[in-house]
Amino acid sequence: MKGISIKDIAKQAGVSPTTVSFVLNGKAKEKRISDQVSKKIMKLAAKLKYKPNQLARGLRTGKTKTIGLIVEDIANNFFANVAKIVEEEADKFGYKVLYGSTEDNLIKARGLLEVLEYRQVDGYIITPTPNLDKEIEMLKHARKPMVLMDRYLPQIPTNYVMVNNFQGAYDAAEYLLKLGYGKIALVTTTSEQIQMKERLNGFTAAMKAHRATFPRKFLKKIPFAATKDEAVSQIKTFIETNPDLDAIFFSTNYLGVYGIECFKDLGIKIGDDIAMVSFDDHDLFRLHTPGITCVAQPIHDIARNLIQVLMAELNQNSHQINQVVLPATLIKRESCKKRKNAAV
Amino acid sequence: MKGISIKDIAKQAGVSPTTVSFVLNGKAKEKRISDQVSKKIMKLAAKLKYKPNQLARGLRTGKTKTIGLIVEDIANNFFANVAKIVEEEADKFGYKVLYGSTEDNLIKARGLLEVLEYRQVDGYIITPTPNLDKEIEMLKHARKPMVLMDRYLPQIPTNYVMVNNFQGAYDAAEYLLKLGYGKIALVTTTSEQIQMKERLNGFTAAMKAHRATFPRKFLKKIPFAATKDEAVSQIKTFIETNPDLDAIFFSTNYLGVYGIECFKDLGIKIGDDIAMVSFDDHDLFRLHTPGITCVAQPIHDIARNLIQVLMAELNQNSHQINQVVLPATLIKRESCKKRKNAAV
DNA sequence: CTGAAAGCGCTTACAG
DNA sequence: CTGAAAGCGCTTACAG
Repeated sequence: MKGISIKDIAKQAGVSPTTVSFVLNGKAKEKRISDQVSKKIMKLAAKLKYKPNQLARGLRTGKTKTIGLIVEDIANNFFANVAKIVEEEADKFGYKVLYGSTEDNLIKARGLLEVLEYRQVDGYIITPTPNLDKEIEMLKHARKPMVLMDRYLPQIPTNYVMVNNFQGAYDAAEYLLKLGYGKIALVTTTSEQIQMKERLNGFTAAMKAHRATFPRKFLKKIPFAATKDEAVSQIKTFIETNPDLDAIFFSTNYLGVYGIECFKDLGIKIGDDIAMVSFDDHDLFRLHTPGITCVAQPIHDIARNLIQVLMAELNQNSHQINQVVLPATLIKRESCKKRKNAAV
Repeated sequence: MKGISIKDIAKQAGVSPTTVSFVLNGKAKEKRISDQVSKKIMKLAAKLKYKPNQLARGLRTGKTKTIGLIVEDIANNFFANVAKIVEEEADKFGYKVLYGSTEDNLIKARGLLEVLEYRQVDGYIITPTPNLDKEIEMLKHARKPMVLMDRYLPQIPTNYVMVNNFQGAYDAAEYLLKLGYGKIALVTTTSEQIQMKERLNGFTAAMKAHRATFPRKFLKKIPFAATKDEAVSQIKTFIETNPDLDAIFFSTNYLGVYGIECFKDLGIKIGDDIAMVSFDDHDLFRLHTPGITCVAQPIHDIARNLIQVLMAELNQNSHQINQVVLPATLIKRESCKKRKNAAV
């Protein structure tokens, strides 16, 4: 099953492999190959369905036209959607995508980075796990084209593309307050990562700005490593021990999904008994009865910007750092209602 | 940023690249390299963090240790979940995954196959689109390791891994009948693909076996190419023009999701006003109130079998054809209730 | 027990 | 206007 090589074309055209290579790489003009020869080669290549061997080319040029995409969990709605568009956008530039999921686990992330290096990817799109600093630093030092997504490492200046987590959480909290809710809990993860901190900060900033109280007991942190059952049970206990809550903000889509499950199990009616908002949109939030108000990320924009920034690095050695922060959108649904004492 | 090559190790160890290659490929014994030399090389390789250049190796051996995964839509729950496990399983064998989404579009599928060939993948996992016969035939003829998933092409004997679509649909229809539902509609796609046919066949076989009537007007086919809005509007019209329906079976997860949206918009209470079952499980089905009864696919098993079959092809030239059909599981939730006239 | 050499399929600096 | 040759980093048949 040998393919057609440049040599085969050269032989049939009666020219050298060099000439064929020039023509096929669009350097005919530059190398002043005659139109006649040029055309003959093009025709032959088309006829023989010549496909350049990417391995050979890569070995020679050092470029594989492949980018590595490291996400937290490819089965998660948000990452799957970003990955899909990343792949489409990359394709427009002739790049293919190798991907992997870290589960937010440092060891897995290291393993993935090693494999990608091994595979000679030209550039990286990385959702960093905690403590990945050293590895990111090394990539940066090696001047590898790289963009971080969903979060960044505050200690290391790098390219990144993110949603405005602070603003998203702020808007959600403010919205709840304006509707008249006063005892609002935040359910988030124990993660110390920047995106989670920002959501917490945005939330508390809104509370402060509106002079609302946010007692420590209204903040619940669930370990990322907790299994689904553990997380659900912790959230249930939290809800049961705080019966006076009138609203809960969940800081990620999966926590929001768990939250719905908790309310369902506990027989609590969302919207009537308690209000809820979640970060990230999800089919479930849209189609749930009642619909779940959420802070949606601009998935298309995120993916497009990721590729744009990466391509800029890949093509010119732009050593300028690109940090893109995109606005979050509050999508209002029936899980939050105007209360009698509403301000607005 | 040059990496460490076999030459560097050879130089430092004072041996030839050949010897280094033998040792690093575990052929020390076979080639009768002295233990002393062998150990020295291993140590050196570890110390220098030698990583074989996969391109060079691939160019020489013709193997890239990469498999191509073609799905219908990586952002779809089912495919994203399969993809994730495929990636994990492939990793265990040292393989990486290149993926792409066809949107069930022949042109896109051709493009993807071309890129994968170009990239020299060692094997293929393919969700075939309609009319992809010629391309599959060519891969088969070229003896490329290949497994089909989710569906197969009846005219071409190939490896495949699938859920038992007939049984899944049969069980769902039978379940509805036993609960006492009598006017059951099937909402499916216009696709003539085998998995859809089988679901239709399973459904009608159950109706027949139980002597239930299934008038033509209770069968609604939605074009796969329809946008979400178009599909939702068609389903709505269908529901409105058939007010006597007491249950609907949706033949894919996305149709089920649309169905929920329709019921919601029309103010129809699932479970009370009408029963529903969908093929495929989904967070939304699990957490919806009421929960949606569904026919779940064994995602882990599917992914594991895909890799297993592919690896068998890749490693020995097993020219035996593997066709794996895995059982579907009916998950009962509150969207279907026992009716007064129930048989059981 | 070990090594020199060819070759995988390209690209490109150099030469004419 | 075109080509011979080197080299990317490996593997492996051949030789000793």
